Amino acid sequence: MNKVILMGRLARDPEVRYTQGEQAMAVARYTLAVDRRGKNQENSADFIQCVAFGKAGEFAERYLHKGTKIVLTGRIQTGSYTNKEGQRIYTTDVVAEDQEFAESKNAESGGTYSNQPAPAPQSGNDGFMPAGDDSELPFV
Amino acid sequence: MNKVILMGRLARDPEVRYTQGEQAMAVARYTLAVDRRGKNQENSADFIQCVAFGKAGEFAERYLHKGTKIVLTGRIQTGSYTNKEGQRIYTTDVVAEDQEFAESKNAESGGTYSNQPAPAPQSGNDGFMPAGDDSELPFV
Amino acid sequence: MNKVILMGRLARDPEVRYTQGEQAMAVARYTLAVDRRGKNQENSADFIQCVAFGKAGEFAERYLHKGTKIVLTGRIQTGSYTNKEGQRIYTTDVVAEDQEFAESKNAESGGTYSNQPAPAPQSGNDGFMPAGDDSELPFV
Amino acid sequence: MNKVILMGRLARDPEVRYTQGEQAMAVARYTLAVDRRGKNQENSADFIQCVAFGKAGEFAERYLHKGTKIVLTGRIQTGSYTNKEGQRIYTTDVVAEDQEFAESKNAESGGTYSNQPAPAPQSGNDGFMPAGDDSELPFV
DNA sequence: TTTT
DNA sequence: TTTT
Repeated sequence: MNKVILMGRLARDPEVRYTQGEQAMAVARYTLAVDRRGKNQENSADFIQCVAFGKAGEFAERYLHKGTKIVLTGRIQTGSYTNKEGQRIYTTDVVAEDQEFAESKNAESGGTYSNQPAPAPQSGNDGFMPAGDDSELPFV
Repeated sequence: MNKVILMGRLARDPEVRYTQGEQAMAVARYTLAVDRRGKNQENSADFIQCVAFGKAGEFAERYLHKGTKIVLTGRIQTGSYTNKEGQRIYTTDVVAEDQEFAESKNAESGGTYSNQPAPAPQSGNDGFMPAGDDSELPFV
Repeated sequence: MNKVILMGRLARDPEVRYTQGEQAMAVARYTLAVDRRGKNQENSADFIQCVAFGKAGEFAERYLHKGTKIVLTGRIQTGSYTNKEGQRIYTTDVVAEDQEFAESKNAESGGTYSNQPAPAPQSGNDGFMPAGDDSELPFV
Repeated sequence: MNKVILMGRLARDPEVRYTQGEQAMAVARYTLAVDRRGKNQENSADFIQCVAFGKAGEFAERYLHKGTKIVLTGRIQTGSYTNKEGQRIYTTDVVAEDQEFAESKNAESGGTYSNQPAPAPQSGNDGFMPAGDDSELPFV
């Protein structure tokens, strides 16, 4: 269980790279500015590093830019590397799995994209009963 | 944005059906008992109807039973049907996308299953740099 | 653990009641229309019953109306009652704890309200060090 | 909107400090090890820095230790400070608001604590109707 | 610097 | 009984 839900605006345009090799894919990075609740205290925000891979990365590259307000779902990912001074540096990023527009700007939209699988059936009777027949109580 | 996270125990064994047709799949239903925070008030719980489709449904059938404690991630789904008295009945279920064991019972486990896609790469440098070389600062 | 996060629009104006007695409080009810991801399938939505108590209820009464787009955080609550035919009816509602505007309509806003407690300190050094002095490494 | 839900085990005992001044309070820090889904890849985990303030901090001090499995709800908080080399260092922590035991160890428990306010009424009829009378349809 |  |  590792879930993150954020609503905020991109503090900068995404930076996008493509990995090499056969399964090449987009890797987009951006910072999300998320307003804090107790806005009394100098209207501050948290500036959260986000990464989007694959389809989600392409979506970011195409539709997101500085100022775009989104609702993001993802997970926290930590890592580390050694800098040129030889110090171990620890990193914390949010991996963006879902990115949805919070403001319906009609024009700029283009929809929503994510790495999610096709949704399961969503009818009221869960596919237990033939279509057009809903006269029976579903089992509960 | 439609996310639900619940931790609780199955109040009954899952009931499992299989849909007909070519893309036949498992549909498992169960009730999750989720303890309320203010447990002072007569140790009550919420009894939440859950449905799991496909792989998640098979996982439920195989590994979950009355009393199993899980952490579930999913979404709320509403629907309706007409009962035999001709009344329109409205339903609210939680569609289980992820189901994880909360208690590591070693023996009974069998892991975790969900409809989630394969996870994106999780190395510290996000695949921007060749493996084995972490001497450069990743762009931030 | 019982968490719900929803983004959607009010499908109707909130209905508000006030409880009687000394600790009288507002109880607001509304339906939230949450678009489904696989919007290919006849642009459907889930219509989710929500209740807001106390301060959150007053906020709903004052600022929310049919069509308002919000991000809601809360929990699932189940209950039951007996109808006039003597049948036991089971209910599932989302109790709204936080309600935030998803669209910044400047004018209509009025902010955000919830039952949340005052936020804990949010400075970089967590209050371990005197203000104005950030030259020391915080313990990690 | 800034929500985090994690399930994992403390990778070390919490370190606890108390802030000075009149509104002195506990500040507990620990690392949470959260297993990744694709456990095929060398059984890795994310090691996430957490902070708990006030009551939540006291709860951590008292009941949590290395190895304890919890479900945590909170938010991401970013900050920065300047180290002795004069470099600006950026930090990302999870502020723990709720901490629940994932394994019911009966003995060691002691319950759950958080900064959450007292829960709103949770009866089926939402307090609209007098207790003992549930024969009327609640308004929907 | 990490947990089962 | 539903929203854009």
